[in-house]
Amino acid sequence: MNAPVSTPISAPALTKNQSLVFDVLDRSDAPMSAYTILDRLRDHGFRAPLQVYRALDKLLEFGMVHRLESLNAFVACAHPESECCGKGHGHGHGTVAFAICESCGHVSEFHDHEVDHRLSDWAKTKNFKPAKTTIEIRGLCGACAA
Amino acid sequence: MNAPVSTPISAPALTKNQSLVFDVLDRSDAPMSAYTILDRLRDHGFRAPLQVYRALDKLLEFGMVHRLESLNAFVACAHPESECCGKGHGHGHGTVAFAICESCGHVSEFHDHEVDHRLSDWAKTKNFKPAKTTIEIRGLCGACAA
DNA sequence: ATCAATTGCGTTATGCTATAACGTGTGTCA
DNA sequence: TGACACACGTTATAGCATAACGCAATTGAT
Repeated sequence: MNAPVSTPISAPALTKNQSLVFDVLDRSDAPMSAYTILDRLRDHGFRAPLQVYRALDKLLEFGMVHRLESLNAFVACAHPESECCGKGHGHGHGTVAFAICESCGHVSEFHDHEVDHRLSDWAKTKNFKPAKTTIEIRGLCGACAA
Repeated sequence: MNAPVSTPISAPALTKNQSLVFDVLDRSDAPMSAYTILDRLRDHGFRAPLQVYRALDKLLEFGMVHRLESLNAFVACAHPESECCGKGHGHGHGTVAFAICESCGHVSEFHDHEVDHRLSDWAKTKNFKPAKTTIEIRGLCGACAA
């Protein structure tokens, strides 16, 4: 009884743990650490960090969740659900960037082809093969800077 | 006897601990975690993580060291020593990007004005005030990909 | 000179983030 | 039906980072 169960909307059918973790992230308006997620899910039977990390690994693989490296935290992908970050198949077609407000915690996800292009140009000339690119801007959002 | 001592070449005179930490990083050809630095410096009297973290905080502030967020590790700034990343005064004039080889650990530091420009344009239109920007490309360097 | 403020330092303890290693149950399919 | 893959649960441990205390030295204003 541990196999993936079809879910109403999401792309690859998620297992119970995966849905629980995703829902918590999706409902949050700020990034969450694995341990915070764990605490939110104690009532649903979660007892250990690995339960969270294993679900997160899959969700990251599916492109449904992003990891914010500068925060050691996770957010649900902001793109509605179409052509996000290279869902099922492989490499994806673009790198996502994040603007993280250090005051309210809000995160904006965006994409810029030109930035992508410049970075992969650099890689080409250096013969570097990119696997994953991280772009994170920390600062103050419009509301908090005012 | 804990005050900064003039050092041969570096910019703001470093204290003993700061020089020790910087030298270890500068001699390394791969990023090092704070705890690895600590181990390298046991023979020089280092006993606790805080001794390393406090030195790193200052070196980061001076712009002599960078933190790699996706690795939880640190590298000496690659720019020779002139007009690096906004040394003493303040904001610096540019964001530095890193290409990190996941095979050999080598890190290339570079800078791209156009990328900078695109990102700060985005920030302007969103009224976001950037404080610090992280750009890290993980993959395989030319030598390792061959 | 001297006192207050600042900064660096050392130590102990603690907290947060992440993974290793083990075993169980279940669905797939040759 | 037996090998395999995968999700899961649990315990233990590894790795990264900071809080809170107190002392020593330097600076600089009075």
